[in-house]
Amino acid sequence: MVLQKRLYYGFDGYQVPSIPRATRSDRRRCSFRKKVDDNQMCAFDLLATVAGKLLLEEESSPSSSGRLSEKELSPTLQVSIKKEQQHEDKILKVEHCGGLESMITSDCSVNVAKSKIQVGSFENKVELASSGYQESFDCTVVDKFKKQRNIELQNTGNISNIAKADICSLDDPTLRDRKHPALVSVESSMTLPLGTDHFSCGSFPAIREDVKLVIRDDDENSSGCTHPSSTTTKSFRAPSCVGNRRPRNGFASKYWKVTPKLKREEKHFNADSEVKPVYHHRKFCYKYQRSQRDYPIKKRKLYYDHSSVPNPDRGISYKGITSFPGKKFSCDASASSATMCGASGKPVCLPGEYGTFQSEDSHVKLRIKSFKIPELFIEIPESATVGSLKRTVMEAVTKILGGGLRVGVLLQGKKLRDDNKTLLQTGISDDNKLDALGFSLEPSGSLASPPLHHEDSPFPLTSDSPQPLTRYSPTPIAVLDPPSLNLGSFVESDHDSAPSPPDMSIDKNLTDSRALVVVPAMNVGASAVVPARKSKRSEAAQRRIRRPFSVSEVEALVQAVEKLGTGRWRDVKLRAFDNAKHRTYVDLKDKWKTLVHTARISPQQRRGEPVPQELLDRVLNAHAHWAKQQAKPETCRRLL
DNA sequence: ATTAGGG
DNA sequence: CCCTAAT
Repeated sequence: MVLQKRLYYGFDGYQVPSIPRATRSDRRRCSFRKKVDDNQMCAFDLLATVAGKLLLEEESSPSSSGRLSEKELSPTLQVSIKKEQQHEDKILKVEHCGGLESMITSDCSVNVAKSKIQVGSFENKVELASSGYQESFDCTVVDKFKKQRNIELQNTGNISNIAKADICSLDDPTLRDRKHPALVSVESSMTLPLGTDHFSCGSFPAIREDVKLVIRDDDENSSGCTHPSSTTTKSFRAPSCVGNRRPRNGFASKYWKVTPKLKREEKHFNADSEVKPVYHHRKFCYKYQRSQRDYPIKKRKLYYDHSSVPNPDRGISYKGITSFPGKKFSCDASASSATMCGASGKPVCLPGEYGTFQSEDSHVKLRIKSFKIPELFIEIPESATVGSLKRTVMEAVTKILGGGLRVGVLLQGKKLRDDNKTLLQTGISDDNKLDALGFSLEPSGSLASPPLHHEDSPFPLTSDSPQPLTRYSPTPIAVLDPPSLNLGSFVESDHDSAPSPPDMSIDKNLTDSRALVVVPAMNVGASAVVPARKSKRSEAAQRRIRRPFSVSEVEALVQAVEKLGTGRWRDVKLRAFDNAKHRTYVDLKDKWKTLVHTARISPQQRRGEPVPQELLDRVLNAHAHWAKQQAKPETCRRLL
């Protein structure tokens, strides 16, 4: 056996190829050290941005630009619109001067744009000061003993938007045992009263321990909070427990991670304290899974988004509460900036061409009852104050609004993409169709257009090379398919918005729709300092998205290792994965490690895409061979 | 920047 | 995949 192997290797190919050491620069491009996103903005920046954008859209009329509308896959806010009723509610009238969309948008701008967050000087207040007046949201826990509680967002304004949301076990005993921070999930229903803005959830019961809050729609039949306890251990299962609409394999946890820096910091603290589990692979469940229970308050961080980025502004922001747009923009600055530029006053998209609107037409009167925020996850330590909870929710909401919004119009579940059609043509004006009319606020710039090529494949020419959008779609879809996208009954009739390949090391897709927030328990109350507008930079390094090796990749790896050995990962990388930007030599080394392991365990124990036994055999052989080489420096040297 | 290992 | 120590 040994002989055979040796002969084989000795003759065939285990000769070190004369691949010149890559130059420094070459190497550099193979490295993927955490990149800092320069485009991060705090929630407030984002809000301001949206505001600006909305205003802009009001002027320049949104949409119609095919490009934008083609990517409407991340509706974040849903607006249910109803035909005018006898309420004194705000009535939106379709004016002959613009299309429905602009009308809606403009309405939004009025309400959102004019508001700017003004963090009160005391903990329980986060107020949105609108120009000229101040309104507020009232968030009240109606029944604190029920598992499903209602939170009413009563607006004191002129709009009767009373949103109800259920809070799942605010203090459910089963959750009490959780050592994790509370998880607040606002699923599709925290209504955002259009014109009111005082958010004061006054009656939240005192939060003594980490609990999970799930605020969800009343009408959401479901699921979600049926077994809160099930989420007690793995705190981040929570998300999946919440949404019943689609399987979301722990998307939250998947992308949630603590940055190295933070971890390091934490290490100095109580081992009990903890931050999230992040990996979905049990086997790879990373350390740092302590509960935050005993975590030094000051060290608790607030994360936003599933990507949960550590607070870069802590210390500057008001007591650690900061929002994180995530670092998704860096990869696609163009897209995001394009969207974001709204704040700076530049039109983002070309003014759409409004269809001919007959002024003679009878007006269609619509009433946007409320905007719903599909889903929002918040993790907050038990020791957090109510005030911080409020702020957290507020920020999460703000964040959602912050990505820049676009209005989508849906009729009977179908998205109306032709901005040039008149309401009459689309049937919107039909009385009986009004009920089927829906609006959605969608993030407008966070999604990059899906690349058509796949430079990642190490085997560009190999036919069996995985097609990016096919093979990898699962992951990105999970990301792009946040529950928030499930506009209730709405169905994205045309999924034109293909999920961008996971290739984007910086997943912009993770940005919007959802927000995962961890509130620092600390002196939130004392805070009240307007967060510094650090719209840029954040060393928040996100965990890279997981991208399982395809069989073809494995094959390439095996081949390269057979040739180069197990100690020259840089060369392996250059040789077989030079154009797979997302595979670093460390990745390759790791993969090899797992391959060896995989090859040694029984097929039944293997998971994921099965690797041909043949390859595994080669792995074992090569591994053994090179191990031997290593043992014999002389031989090795000779080979080299 | 790489390598080697532990998590 | 991440994190680190050691090169």
